[in-house]
Amino acid sequence: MKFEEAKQEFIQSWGVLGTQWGINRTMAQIHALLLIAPDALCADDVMEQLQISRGNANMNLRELIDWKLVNKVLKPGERKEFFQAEKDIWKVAMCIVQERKKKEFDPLLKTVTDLKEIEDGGASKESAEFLETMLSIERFALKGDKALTGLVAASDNWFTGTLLKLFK
Amino acid sequence: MKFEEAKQEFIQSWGVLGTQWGINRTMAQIHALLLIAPDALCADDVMEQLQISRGNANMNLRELIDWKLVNKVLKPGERKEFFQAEKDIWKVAMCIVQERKKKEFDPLLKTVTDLKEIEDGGASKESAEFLETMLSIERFALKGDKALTGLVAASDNWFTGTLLKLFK
DNA sequence: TTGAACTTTCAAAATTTACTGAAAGTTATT
DNA sequence: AATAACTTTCAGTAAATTTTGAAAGTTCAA
Repeated sequence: MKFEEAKQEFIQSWGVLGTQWGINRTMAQIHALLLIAPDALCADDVMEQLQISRGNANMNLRELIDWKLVNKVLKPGERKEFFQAEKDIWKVAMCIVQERKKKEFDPLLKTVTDLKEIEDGGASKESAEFLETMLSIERFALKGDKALTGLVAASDNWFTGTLLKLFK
Repeated sequence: MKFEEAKQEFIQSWGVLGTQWGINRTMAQIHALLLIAPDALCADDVMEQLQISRGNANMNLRELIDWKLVNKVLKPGERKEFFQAEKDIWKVAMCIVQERKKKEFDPLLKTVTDLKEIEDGGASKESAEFLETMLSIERFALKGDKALTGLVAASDNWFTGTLLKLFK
């Protein structure tokens, strides 16, 4: 297999993985492109390599920056912006975990907690089962919350070499 | 808040969570409906409560059964099928983890492993960086694979009360 | 073997989501 | 202040996904 083929296949696969997880295909493809780029790329590089419009490239690059998966790099003497991906896959995973927890998991936990406050507090068979479900989701979510928070904290500490702080 | 409102909001929220994770909104809503149902529901119940067509209900119920999140129940004396969700949230989570690992994570690992076999084995700066990326994704994925497999095995053993088997 | 009760399939329609490209906005340079 | 280099926005369009509903398929009882 030639390098170019492999590159295209990786970008393709990363894009498919993205869509399967509710992430815009193009955003995932740009991420793939930057992950394997030895040097930071500019918007035109991304547009050309993925054959996408300026607007599309710009929007998805911003989104990747929001997720902290990509950094803006300014080269001395150059007007335009360059983009560089976080290359450490473990850090990438932690970014994604944190982001999704914040955007999707936390709101769900809040909703479920609120939904326990129904007027008829389990008087009917239906509302009793409902409360039961809300409670078990809440219990599970709280454990998950702690586990993820702990995981992210442990990783951060591992990276900064300050694992000891955890035991203070 | 009235029970009916809370019920609708839960179904709604579970549906949104689904779409955010690349799962069909209706499939997630049916799942929500069954999670809070005290008794198994039939296709017509689902159609009526969610205001969806028979085809849609049928397809998404099959999909939920594929995922092992829902079981078909046959009531004596009744021709039609009833559907019942797995209620234990931990089991639900493990089902989803297993399913997604199998459908999305494993294929990616295979792809990435294959993509290391490029003709020019890192001769250019570009292909060297590419190989580096493939390797680090592979290393990460293998660890993730082990962690998830272990997690699922531990859960299964916890449920069947045979935790000891792990140490044989 | 007929028909009633129910399930499955799938082409076409509806809906949702993503993309384009041109215009407006910004920033730096002369 | 005018221009050049670049980025952002967003209305309109295109593409992908989801849904419908009617026809075909299945199963069982009489």
